This record gives sequence, structure tokens and C-alpha cells, in this order.
Amino acid sequence: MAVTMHDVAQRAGVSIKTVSNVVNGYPHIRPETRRRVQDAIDELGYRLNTTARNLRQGRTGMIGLALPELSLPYFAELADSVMRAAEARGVVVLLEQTGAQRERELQALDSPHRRLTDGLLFSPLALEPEETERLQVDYPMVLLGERMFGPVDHVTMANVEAARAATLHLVERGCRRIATVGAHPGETMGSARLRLDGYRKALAEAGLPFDPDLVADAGLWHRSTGAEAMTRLLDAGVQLDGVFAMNDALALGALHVLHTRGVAVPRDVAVIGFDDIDDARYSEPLLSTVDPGREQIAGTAVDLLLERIAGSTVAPRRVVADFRIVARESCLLGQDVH
Amino acid sequence: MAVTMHDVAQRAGVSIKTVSNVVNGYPHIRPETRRRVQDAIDELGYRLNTTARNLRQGRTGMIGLALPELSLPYFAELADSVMRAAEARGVVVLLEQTGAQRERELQALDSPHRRLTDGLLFSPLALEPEETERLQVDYPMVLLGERMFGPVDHVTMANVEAARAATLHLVERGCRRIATVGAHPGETMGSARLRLDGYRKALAEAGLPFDPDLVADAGLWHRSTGAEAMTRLLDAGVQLDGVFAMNDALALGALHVLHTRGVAVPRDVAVIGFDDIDDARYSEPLLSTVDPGREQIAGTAVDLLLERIAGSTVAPRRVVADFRIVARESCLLGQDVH
DNA sequence: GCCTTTGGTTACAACGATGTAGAGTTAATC
DNA sequence: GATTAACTCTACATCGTTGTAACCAAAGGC
Repeated sequence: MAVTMHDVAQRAGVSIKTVSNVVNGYPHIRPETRRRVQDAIDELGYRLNTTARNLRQGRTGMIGLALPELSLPYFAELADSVMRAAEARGVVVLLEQTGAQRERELQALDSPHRRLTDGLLFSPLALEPEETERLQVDYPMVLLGERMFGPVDHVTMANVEAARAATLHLVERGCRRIATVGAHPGETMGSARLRLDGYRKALAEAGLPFDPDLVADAGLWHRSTGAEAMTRLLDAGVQLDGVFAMNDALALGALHVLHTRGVAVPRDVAVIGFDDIDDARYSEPLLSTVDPGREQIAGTAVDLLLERIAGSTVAPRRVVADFRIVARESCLLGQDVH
Repeated sequence: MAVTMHDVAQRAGVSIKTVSNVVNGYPHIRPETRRRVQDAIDELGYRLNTTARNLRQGRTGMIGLALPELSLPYFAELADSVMRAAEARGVVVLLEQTGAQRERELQALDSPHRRLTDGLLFSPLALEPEETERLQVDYPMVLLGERMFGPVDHVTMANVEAARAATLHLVERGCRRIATVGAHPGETMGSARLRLDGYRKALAEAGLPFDPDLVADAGLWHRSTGAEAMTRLLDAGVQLDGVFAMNDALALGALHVLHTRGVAVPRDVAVIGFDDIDDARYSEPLLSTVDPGREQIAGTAVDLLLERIAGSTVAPRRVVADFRIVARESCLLGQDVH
């Protein structure tokens, strides 16, 4: 049915291997021969059979990307970035969702998909430090996100630094009573903990006291939980003039509640989020946030993984992406956009 | 490096083909032989090499799913459903985003990914009817969504019927002045047009007049555009007691504005959305909506595609999924949840 | 008791590409 | 002008599976 190299070879009057050489850009081919082969390829509409090449080369040309949920905006956009980065490097991405459940995260490490991919980009949310040794897999892997350490390549965002910068951004705007939304009490290594650390660091640097009443917990980082947390803060009568939300969904929920309660943003309270998801560009007022360097994270992660796949055995690396404060309406200095 | 059937065969003292037979569940094997092979497989930790099988069988075991954007919640959840449906049937999904751009939708039909997949589930948003003939591809394909017709398998939701039912649901609740949000003026075949048709049908059946002032346009179906459209309706001073939003994002944006303006939902205005995205379960008040049968759409689409891949040549089919009204707080009958 | 059927297994040739080794040419070196 | 090096191309084996055909043994039919 399909056209094979054999057909092309016959038509061009050369051996199969020569066709292969042309297709693969082998340099020592007479221009005349190359042209004949190329013509035959064009005339027959030949397309390389990737499966056969992969079998022969012992690779699949695909990498896996295991992440919590596509319906979480940050991960949908991360997937987008990874797919683009992979495409630019000639590999294909196979997506897998773990639902942020410990069990399914462990399964992803050993799923049938692993036979189809040359390596894995893994973004765990639920795995605990005790499970570090489960990450000692026998295939190339690069971790994304803040969880887990151990001797594995790891690409992460500058959670502490970026949270600190976001909080300082509010300080510079004149905020003195800055709340934070999204804390996970007791957490030792997740983003919530790291971003809380950054928040505290900024307060300390600015000479502001740390007030536990200004810390609002939120288990899941959704709009709804952000709204609930903000409601609790307001209901408790806590004085505040700034909010650092640990992600944009929380921030959007908080914005909603502030608006409802008649609190003017940014005049009365300035708000900054984290992640720079697409929705932050459509809110009212426009949400200030932190761009954690998603593109860079995706590109770097794919690069590291491809190096491992190519056989690199250098010591495990840890890359921290550059972040950037995205100043929008929700924390304009001394103004009210309404 | 990796364990092959050859290794297993040697260890079990049988031929490679016998191992293959065991792995593939061929029935005529002596129990004793089967056990020996199975033991060898377990002891060696053998896993089938899918690439080799695919090469031999002339298939890749993968299907493509081309959709507009993962960051649009409906599509993220559709992708999720399709991936599950595919997994249940033993195939793997390769995702591709088209950005809802005509050019990229056309490219998807001819992308290098097509060599890697046995067939394509295609959900176009931007292609126009004139391009119907571009959909006459030489590989198995099933269309998703309402766009395009022509002789191709097609799985779609009951847009008109479901929009009609949603509107009638508001009528039953006592609404007499029902607005709709999300219209695309001039559209002839998209969801906006179909859902508007359903809305009008319901009004007619209920003996209610159609009032163009109650129709709010919204180009992109985002929260922000829903909020803007709702704002325009309220600012225009249009009397209304119900809102049928053409999708949940629009509805959530509308809810937000209503809340802000001090309009009680559902007491003063009842609201219903469309899609039953996850966020609808977390809004305040909880959003009533239409479950368009996403799971069924995904399952059916994968089934149809696999039939085509298996060689079926029956006439192109058109399947319309069952929908279901999901009644939540935002349109409770004669009550106010606040 | 010979002939056919069914069961259980195997050898061998594919699937469509690429790596290796080497055969012929032509060009460069001394 | 003989020796070596660089080009250009081909034959063949190979990647890990599965389909085909065929074998031998045991079972059933008449």
C-alpha cells in the first residue's frame, strides 16, 4: 500500500541504502544521484516510516509528559510549552495525567507508555520525600516542579525568590499589611511552603512583622478556594492593604471577593498572583502576577532529557528558571483604575 | 540490553513464536507450556516491544487528537475523556493543538504526526464549509464538534436540543424574560448559531416573544467576555429574569457581574450554562448547566475511529450524544440560596 | 486400521528502515 | 606510476515482533 524506500530505490535506479542516505542527509552523494532520488521521492509521495526507523534505532522518538491535570491552567499551559519545545527538537510528546494522586503518580513511572517513550518528563504533586528511591528508574527522566530531590535531573522555578519579589513588589507599592493566600500548613517542600518562605523573607527584608493572621490557607489552588480564603480574611476583620496569592486562580478568586465586598483594587488593596496564566490577562482589573519562566522551563527540561536519552552520564543537574514580575492593574502604584 | 522474546523463549525452552502466542492469548497452548513461558516472562521482567509489533502489524497503536486549545476548559476535559476512552481500548492518544486557526487546522491534516498515528480525531473550529473537500483524507478520520459536514464520520452534541432544553428549564422555573449570552452574529453553522436556534425554539414553544435586546454577543467564550456581555445587558436596562449562557465560562462571567451588581441569583435572575465543566461545581452559587455527554462523545468517537482503522467501509455515520440538564443552585425553583 | 481432523509447536520469512563492511572509482601524495 | 586516501554506492544482516505454512502427535470417523 504505502510507498517504501524500496519503491523509491527502484524508481531512482539506486539501492535502498542510497535512498536512506539521501533521506538522512549523508554528505557523500553525487548531486546527480541525490537529485534522482529526490525526484523519485517527490513523484511517489514517499514519507519515511517512523516506526521502522525507531525499531532499527532502538528509540521511539517520543517522550512522555506526566502531569497532574490538564484542567489546571498552569499545567495546560506547561503542556503547551513542552509540546512546542519538543516539536522544535523533532520529538513528539505523549501526555499522561496523574490526577495528582500518589498512586497514579507511581503508576506513571511504570506505565505501558514507558515502552513507547525514550524518556519521561515527570511533574509529581503528591509523591512524598520518602518515595525518592522510586524515582531511581532505569530510563531517562527529568523532574519538573518542586517536589522530590535525590540524584535526578530537575528543572524548577525560583519559587522562593519569585514569591519574595512579588511580595516586595507590593511593599514598593506602599503596602504594609500584606496577606498571603494559599498556604498549606505543615507542608515541608511543596510550592506552598516555598512561596510562603519567600513571602516571609520579603517581609523580613522590608522590616515588616510577620502576622499569622495574614496567612490564609487554601488546600486546592482554585478560584473557589481563593474566594473562600479571601472571605475568611475579610470576615475576620484583619487589616490588610495587599494580597500575595500563591497562584493566579487563587488571586482571581480573591479579586472577585474584594470586588463584591466593595474593596477597591488596587486603591484599597493591591493584589498580585503567580504563574501568569492566560486568564490573568482578561480579569477586571488586570491581574499583576509572576511569570515563572514556563517557556524556559519547558525548553530546558526537554533539552536535559534529550541529553540523557543521547547517553549523557554527567551528574544530575538542577536548573532554576528565571522569573519576571508582570505588573498590571491590580497593583498599580497609588492609583485606582476604576 | 532489554529483554526480548528470544530471551524468554530460550529460558522457557520453547520457540519464539510460542512466546508470542502466549503473550497474545492464542488459545491452543498446553497449560504446562503456558506456565513455563509465563514464569520466564516474570523472572526476566520481559515487556513487549510495541514498536516491533507495530512495524510488523503495519499499525502504530496510536490515534491523533487535534483540538483548538488545551487551555479552553471544555477541550481540556474532552482530551481527558478521549485519553481515558482510548486507554480502555488499548490505544494511545497523540495530542495536537491548532490554536483554532484555519491555517494550523489544515496543517494538522497533513502533519508529520499523521505517520505516527493510525487515524485522527479532529475537532476543527475555524475551517469553513468551503474547505469540506480538504477533509477527504486518505486515512481514517472522525470529526468532533459541529463544524463541517460532507461524507465523514462525525460525532457531535445535540446543540439545538440541549440549548432548547436549557432554556425551557428556565421557563419552567418561571422565567419570562430570558437573555442569552454568547451569540455570534452572522454565523451559519457553529455552536453559537445552533445554541441560539435552540434558545429561539424554546421561546417559541413556550409562547414567549423573541426579543433581540435579550441577545448578547460574545466573540470568544471566556469568563471575561461573558462578564462584559452581562454588563452590557444590565447597562442597557433590559428587563430580564433568566440567562442562558452558551457555555459555562460565559455563565461564570455573567454570575460574577450579577453578584457585583447586587442582583440575587437565582431569586432575581436564574442562570444556566452549557458544558458542565469542572469549575461549574465550584462557583457561588453552584452553576446549573447542560452536560453535553462528553464521555459518550469521546467513547463513541474512539469506537468509530477504531472501526475505520479496522477497515470498515460502511457509509459515514453521524452520532449525536445524549445530553442532560444539571440543575444546581443558580436556577433553583422559587428559592434563593443566599 | 487407514484417513481426516484438531491440537500444539516450530522454522522461516516478512514489516521498513539503518549500521557495517567492503567493492569500485576517482583524486591526492611522494 | 605505485600507494594511499577519499568518494560513492551496494549487499547483507539486523532491530523484535507476528503471519504463514508445515510438522508431528493424538483423537475421532467409518
